[in-house]
Amino acid sequence: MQISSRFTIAVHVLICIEAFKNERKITSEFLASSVNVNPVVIRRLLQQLKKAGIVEVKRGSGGADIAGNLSDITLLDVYNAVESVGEGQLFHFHDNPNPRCPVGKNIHNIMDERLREIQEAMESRMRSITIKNIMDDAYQYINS
Amino acid sequence: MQISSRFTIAVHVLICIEAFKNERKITSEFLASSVNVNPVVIRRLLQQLKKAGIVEVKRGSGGADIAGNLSDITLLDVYNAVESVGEGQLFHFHDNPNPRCPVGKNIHNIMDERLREIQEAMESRMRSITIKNIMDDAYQYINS
DNA sequence: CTTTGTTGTAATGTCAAGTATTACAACAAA
DNA sequence: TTTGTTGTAATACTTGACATTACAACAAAG
Repeated sequence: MQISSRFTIAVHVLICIEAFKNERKITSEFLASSVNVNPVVIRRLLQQLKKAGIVEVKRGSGGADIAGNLSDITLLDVYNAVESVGEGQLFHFHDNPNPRCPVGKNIHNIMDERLREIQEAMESRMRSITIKNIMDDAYQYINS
Repeated sequence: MQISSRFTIAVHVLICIEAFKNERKITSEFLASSVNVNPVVIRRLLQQLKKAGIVEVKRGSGGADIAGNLSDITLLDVYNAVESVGEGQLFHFHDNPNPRCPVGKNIHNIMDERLREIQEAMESRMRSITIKNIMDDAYQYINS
């Protein structure tokens, strides 16, 4: 199973907001045309990013902007903002393992800590990459 | 989105096979009762693990066993055996970004390497944990 | 060589999540 | 008041996970 495209779309959106903020008003329609999804998908995504304090969205007059400093927003922040399922747990367990089996009874005791380590390794790496880093990469391709 | 429970079920199954191999024949029905899923789910899972060379399954007479050495089987091996979707890519992209937008056109150039790093961090951690490690943990709980 | 228990797998169904789309009220600025 | 936009509900479609039934293929024991 893969992590949903909401995450990559969110990063795409942030890049667009930053890259074109001086050229035009950043509407959900404009963002939708770059990503190639329905504008409503973008609006819902922007709401999630807004709740997380990552963007500001102007109702009525329209327009989205990034809130705060690019180097303060990590990929983990974006990930957590849009991938909110499962109470933050990357790994999914089967329900109701057999309590009368020594293994079934203890499966969480046995595995939880290991899985947490794996998730932490991934999140740690995501925490180390900021939108500033991504923009530095992006400009190399945009300006050519 | 979470990683499917096939992975945690697979580890559960391997623990059971190893823990009870001297006490009883390990049938799909027995494993299913410990995990609390339908035996057919276990049989399909065992086929995936078999294709990956992780277990041996006897047709007819019945019974599953772990193939090879416990310390040679990593969690990444198990993960790759049962989570085969998306051509091994953890992150999912939206299709057909707008080629006439400088960001849309380059979104893969911009992001692919970063995402690969994140996935590598996670896989590297999974590679460092073997079924032997898991069994050492397991016995502490099973024998008490 | 028939019985018994098991695996391998197809067929089918259910459910949840992702994603697309339409519609429209709420809103801000011209 | 007009215009363009956001916020959000409602609805539908599709896909994948997971469950379940059924049965052929098979191996070993009697």
